[in-house]
Formats: sequence, structure tokens, C-alpha cells
Amino acid sequence: MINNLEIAKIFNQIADLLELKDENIFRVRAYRRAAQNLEAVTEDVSEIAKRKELTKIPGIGEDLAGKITEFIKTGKIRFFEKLKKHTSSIYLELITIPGIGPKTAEELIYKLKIKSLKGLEEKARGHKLSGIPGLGEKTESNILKGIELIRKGRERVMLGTALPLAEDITRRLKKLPETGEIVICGSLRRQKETIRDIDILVTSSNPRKIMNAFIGLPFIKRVLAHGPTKSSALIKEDIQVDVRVVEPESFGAALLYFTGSKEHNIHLRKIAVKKGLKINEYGVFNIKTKKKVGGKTEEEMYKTLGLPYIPPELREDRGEVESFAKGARVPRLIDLNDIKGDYHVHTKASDGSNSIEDIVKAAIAKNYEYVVISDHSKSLKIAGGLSEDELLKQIKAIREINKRLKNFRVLAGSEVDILEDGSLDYSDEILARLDVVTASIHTGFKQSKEKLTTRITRAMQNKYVNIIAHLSGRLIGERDAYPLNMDRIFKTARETNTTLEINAFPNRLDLDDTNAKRAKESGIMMAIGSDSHSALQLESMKYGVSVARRAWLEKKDVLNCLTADEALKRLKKG
DNA sequence: GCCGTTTTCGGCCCGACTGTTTTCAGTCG
Repeated sequence: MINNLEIAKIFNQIADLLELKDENIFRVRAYRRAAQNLEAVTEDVSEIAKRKELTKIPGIGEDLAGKITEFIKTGKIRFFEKLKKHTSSIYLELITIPGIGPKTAEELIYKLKIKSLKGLEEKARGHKLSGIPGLGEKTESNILKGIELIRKGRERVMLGTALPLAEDITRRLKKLPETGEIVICGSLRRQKETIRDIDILVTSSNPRKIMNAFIGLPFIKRVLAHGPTKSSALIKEDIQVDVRVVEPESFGAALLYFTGSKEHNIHLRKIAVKKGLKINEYGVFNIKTKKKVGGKTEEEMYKTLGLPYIPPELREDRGEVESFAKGARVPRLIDLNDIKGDYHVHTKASDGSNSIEDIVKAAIAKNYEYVVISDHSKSLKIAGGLSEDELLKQIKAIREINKRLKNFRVLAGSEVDILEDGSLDYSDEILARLDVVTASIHTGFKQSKEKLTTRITRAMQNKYVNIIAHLSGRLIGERDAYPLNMDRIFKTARETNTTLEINAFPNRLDLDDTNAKRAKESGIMMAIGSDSHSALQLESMKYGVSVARRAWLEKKDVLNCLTADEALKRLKKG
């Protein structure tokens, strides 16, 4: 996986360098497209190279396949090294500044002899840039702001962080009498695990009013662009928000355009061109007659292209367009309303903050039929893991609570630690008394890929282990996934009828979408667990459902869509 | 540099906003 991203980065930089040389723009784009496709590939390219199937990756032809092979063999691409040699080293850095592209960077380097970000900053502060034709005072101040932004690091924000902010903005704009429809678009609508900016689409016949209201919102920190139908601003959390207004007749076209992904849209536009049509954010048009043939709804947009409606979560140009064009069935993605229970909840018995009763109340309010209580096991002392006695007491308490409940059931579970040798933190005798056994790793992440993989597969082979929680151990923005041989994991999960968890805690989302999709394709069942440590956190279920939808999961793939009895039956081993 | 039930050569998605400009190139998404 490291290979894929590394090579993608180099291809992007080659594109940047070629652009500077005024190389054929389509050659430049070919490198960018190849980079994007590489990022989307889940298998390590060196494995694909071994099978001589690199050219099967979209956008990779003979030439780029050769460069990838070269990198795998030597750790370098000579063409890239040579290009770099002939370019000022500051160039690649300069064009990362928002507002500076290849042309401006070239001017700065050749006319102003800029050699470092610091040097650029000093010259901009001293108003030494405005002498250059095409550069004025405004550009100077934009460059300074851009440098500041880069120093801060334009990180991606977690879905769980961005969504509430976006919802707040739409709530406020919705109050305007001029607002018709208002929808959160972009990667948020596609439910990506992290997002870079918030995109909001509004329909209105009075776009200026909307634009003015938007940039006047109290938490707007800086306006980046303010036109009659499109504005961008930084909110105080340093997230960029783009708002776009169109007429109601263009709603579907704009929704499609603004939801992306960009790659999905480009693919659709190419199909349109082949059919003598043109797509933009206002509609679908016949190229010859210039007549509008669609655009009011997204369904209509797809229909004019001969495609079924594709849910936003699938719009990543990872094969969905081709497959639905050929008539493949569009999956009926699971929905939050399909969820009948939560598979991963902690109580104050370990490191949670609520009682079982509190959790039950909150779960009932969410229309659930059951919840699995899964506190930590004894060796995880830092999280208040339960001793055998405490666990047995908890099981007894749960049986008592169930006697008092109607139409709701508490299942006795545990999040049992998988110890460093792959054995479990409780004996089989104890595990046998639980309704659902979830096993997971909390220590010893630094083991080798081989050891970690064996450790997990060994746990799967225990006949009482039903679910493996947060398989990869990654924490978004904090800790990378530990190395695992996924093929072996999936194979063992399938053979032992072990379910894999989609952990819905906002900074975990683990399995992630690509692994969950692979798990489905391997015939593995998944269970979504909120990993709640309080009753309020049951809300995180929605983020788990987002992952599931992006993974193309349907009701039949997800344990939470079954009743408790059905699920317990399905979980049984051997 | 890639790619092909229109092609192995000749195409390659589309438009808004900015800044500095006298009509548009550069940048962005």
C-alpha cells in the first residue's frame, strides 16, 4: 500500500513539473489521472506487477506501467529525478500555496529569484511582488494568507466533525425566505470518512441574497470568493465552505455536479459527449440543437445517459459507471432505519459512563430491538476491564433486566482482548456463557505483519469468538492501521464464520469502506458497533452506516438488520 | 500519456471567480 501512495505522489509531482515546462496538457492530465487511480487501488501495486496486470489499472498504459515497475525495483523513477534536476526545488512547494499555480510560481522563481517560502513571505510583506506585471497588492496579501494556511496544515476533517458544522450552516440559510432547496453536497454527501471542505447547494431565484447571507454568518472567518452565484469562505474551524446557488430548473444537474466525485462526473461527461450531449451544472444539453434535455432531478440526469440512479456513496469512479451501464443491479444500500441493534456498547462497569439501564433507555428511544453490552476484559486494566467475577455478575444482571423488558433484549457480550500470542483474555468456560463474544487488539501493535495476522486468525479460530472489532486498529489522523495480511484474514473469517465489525466511532471507522467492500466480496458478514462509552454516543451508529453504504452493503450483509434471534443463529460457529 | 461497438490516430469535461486587465489568463473545484 505504501508503494501505491508513494508512486501516486510522484506521478502528481511529475504532472506539476511537466505543466511548468508547458508540456501537452493532456500528457499532464494523464499523470494526474494515473495518480488518482493508483490511490484508489486497494491491493499493493507490487502484487499487481507480479501478475503483469498493471495496465489493467485504468489510466495506466505501457509507459506508466514501466515507471511503476522501475519504482518497485529501484525505489526511484529516473524520469522524475531528471525532471527535478532541471527545476528549482522550491517550485513544487510554491504551487501548493492556494492561489499560486505553475504560471505564478514561474514568475516568482525567475523574475524575483524566490528560493524559499520564507523568502517569498519577506518579499510579499515588503511589497516587492507588485512590480511584476500581473501581480498586484491583492495577490501579495493572498499569498501571505496562503502561506499561513499551509503552515497550519490543511488537514482533512473527520466526517463526524464536519457534518454537524455543515448542518448548522444549512439550518441558518434555510431560514431565508429566498432559499428553496438546500442540500449538503460534496464528499459529505458521499459520506467519505474525512472531508476537506463543506459544499452546500441552494436553489433560489435570488442568488445574491443567499450569497450575502452566507458571507455574513457569524462564524465566517474569511471570505475567499464572493460572486453572484458562488462564494467560498473559511469558517472559524478553518474549514473551507463553498456555497453555490442555481435556479430550481437546474437542481438535479447542480446536485450531481456539486456532489462529485469529480472523477465520477468526468466519466459521466465523457459518456454524454459520445451520445452527442453536454453536461454542466445547469443541465444536459443536446450539443447540436443546444436544447436542454434534462436537469431538474438527478434521476433524470442519469436517465438521459442511459444509466440508473447511482447513490452518492458509490460515485467514486471505481467501476460503478461501467458496471451499471452494462445493466448490473444497483445495490439497495442499507439505511439507518434498517438498524435493529447495536453490537458494541460499554457501560460504567468498565470505561463507559452510563449504566445498562441508561443504555437500554437510549436504545429503545432509537427504536432498536436489542443492544449488545460489551465491556472490556480483565487485562485491559487502564479501561477498567472486568474480572471473571464481575463479568459473571454482569451477565446475571442482564438476565434480570431482560425479565422486566418487553420487545427489547439486552445481549450479554464482552470486548475480549486478544493477547499477544493470539489467546484470549477469558477462558472458554467464561466465553461460553456470553451471547456474543467480540475480540479485539488493544496492545502490542508493533508486532510484525505476520505475527499480528496469526494473532487475529488464531482468535477467529476460537469457537466462541463471534466478531472481531476494529480490525485494523487505525485512529484517523492519529495512528495508522497496523500491517495485516488481509487476504488471510478474510479467508479465515469466511472459513470460521467470524463476523467483522464496522466500528462506528468517528475516529475509528474500522473496517473502512474499501476493506468492508472486500469483506463483502469475500462472503463475510459485518456488524456495526458504535463503540459507545455513553448513551449519547449511540448516535455514532450513523457513521458506521455511512461506511457500510460506501462499501456497497445491503441489509443481507449486515447483522444489525436481523432480529436478535436471527442474529444469534447466524453467529453460531461450526 | 491513455484509449477505442464511431478511431491504432486524434481526440481528451466544464464553468465560476479573481485580479489586473482593457478582453482575459490563471486558478480552482
